[in-house]
Amino acid sequence: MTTDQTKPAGGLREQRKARTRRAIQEHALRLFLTKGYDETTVEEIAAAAGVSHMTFFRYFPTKEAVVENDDYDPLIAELVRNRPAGESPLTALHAALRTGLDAVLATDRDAVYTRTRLVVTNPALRARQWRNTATTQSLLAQALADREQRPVDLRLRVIAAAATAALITALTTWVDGEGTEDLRTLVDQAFAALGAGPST
Amino acid sequence: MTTDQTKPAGGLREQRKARTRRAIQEHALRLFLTKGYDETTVEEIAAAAGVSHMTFFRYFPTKEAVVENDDYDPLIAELVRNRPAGESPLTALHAALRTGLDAVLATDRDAVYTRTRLVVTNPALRARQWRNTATTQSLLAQALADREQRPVDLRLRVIAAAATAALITALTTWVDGEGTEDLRTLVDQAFAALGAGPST
DNA sequence: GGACAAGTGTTAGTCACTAACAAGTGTTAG
DNA sequence: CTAACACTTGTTAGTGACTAACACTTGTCC
Repeated sequence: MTTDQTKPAGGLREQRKARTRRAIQEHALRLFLTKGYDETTVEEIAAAAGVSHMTFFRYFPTKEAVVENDDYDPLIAELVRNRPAGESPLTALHAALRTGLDAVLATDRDAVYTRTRLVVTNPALRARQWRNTATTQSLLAQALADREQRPVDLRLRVIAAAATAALITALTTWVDGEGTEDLRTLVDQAFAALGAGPST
Repeated sequence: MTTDQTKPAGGLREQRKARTRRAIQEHALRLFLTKGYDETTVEEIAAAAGVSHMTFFRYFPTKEAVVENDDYDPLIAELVRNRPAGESPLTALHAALRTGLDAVLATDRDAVYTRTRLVVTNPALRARQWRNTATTQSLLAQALADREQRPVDLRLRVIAAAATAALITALTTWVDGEGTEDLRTLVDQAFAALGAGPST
């Protein structure tokens, strides 16, 4: 499933749609970075991209959505499922996140940093991200459950939530340090703080 | 509690303000529960409380704010600071939360449940709550740091974030079970899942 | 080449939220 | 007791995110 080659092939219409979508997103990010998120109206973004504001909303459900990454969650969930059965849930999540992170940072580091900074510094975007976090946690808990072939329970949900919290804390620290620190090290430290548990 | 006799004494104006504020909040919650949050407009709430929509916003900065609890965070932070120095950060947070929770549940259980259900089931309110969570985490991390007389670092931030995540997971589970389960037990289980750390 | 469907713009509207000003009411000094 | 005042409120007008309805254009497919 997915890899939807069946219907929307390389038709002219599809090409235009993809181009429009990209144009909206690029102009939006450019404007957000120059003028600030709150100071940029959807109307401006639409105008810059050469479309009406209705078209904007046909491509993105909300103004916030234009900043979101998506697609990361399923990737991580798959990585989790493929971790060896011997690993503890937390270690499996850590390893999966590290693997995914390494791949992303290797290619898109600057883009990821810019976007993360936008989200971390803006309250509205932050809230939106947290909102999506609930979905991420469910996916991760389910992946953990699948891996152990048992149903999702409170324990797995808590571990997934804690791991997500650790990741976000690392990301926030990354942005606070203006990107000078190594994100992977920060993530490792964050998970170490979790793994140490109640010890000193 | 707090009977703030110092400044805003029993002036007629203060009484009216307090009454208006309570009226707005009560009508708002009533309408949210009967019609649903999204289906209730600020105008309706204001009308039900016998004020204009401007007055509503003078008492509450946003429509979401009318559901918030506030005041809990500082209380918990204080409880954390008072935990014995020998305890691990996570244990201190757990104990402090349990203490605060016991007090709140003893008096306001039903109100807390109703409000929590509202927040957990509505996306907009959920997002708002998560947004406030960032503040909570900072406060908790600071309280932990104060307790150990050292600066806030990544480790303490992660632990505070994880504890908050555990609490929210417990609250969500509570609502999912329609309040039949004991919240304090759920919180204990959630923290146990954290404390176990990477073990099986 | 023509019918159909998909994508878009225009217009008008709702709702959360804000700014400015005018009017009413509690407070307080004389 | 009353007049100046400070505070609270309502009204009006406006912005910006987001939606619904309809007409128009333009790929697509036979």
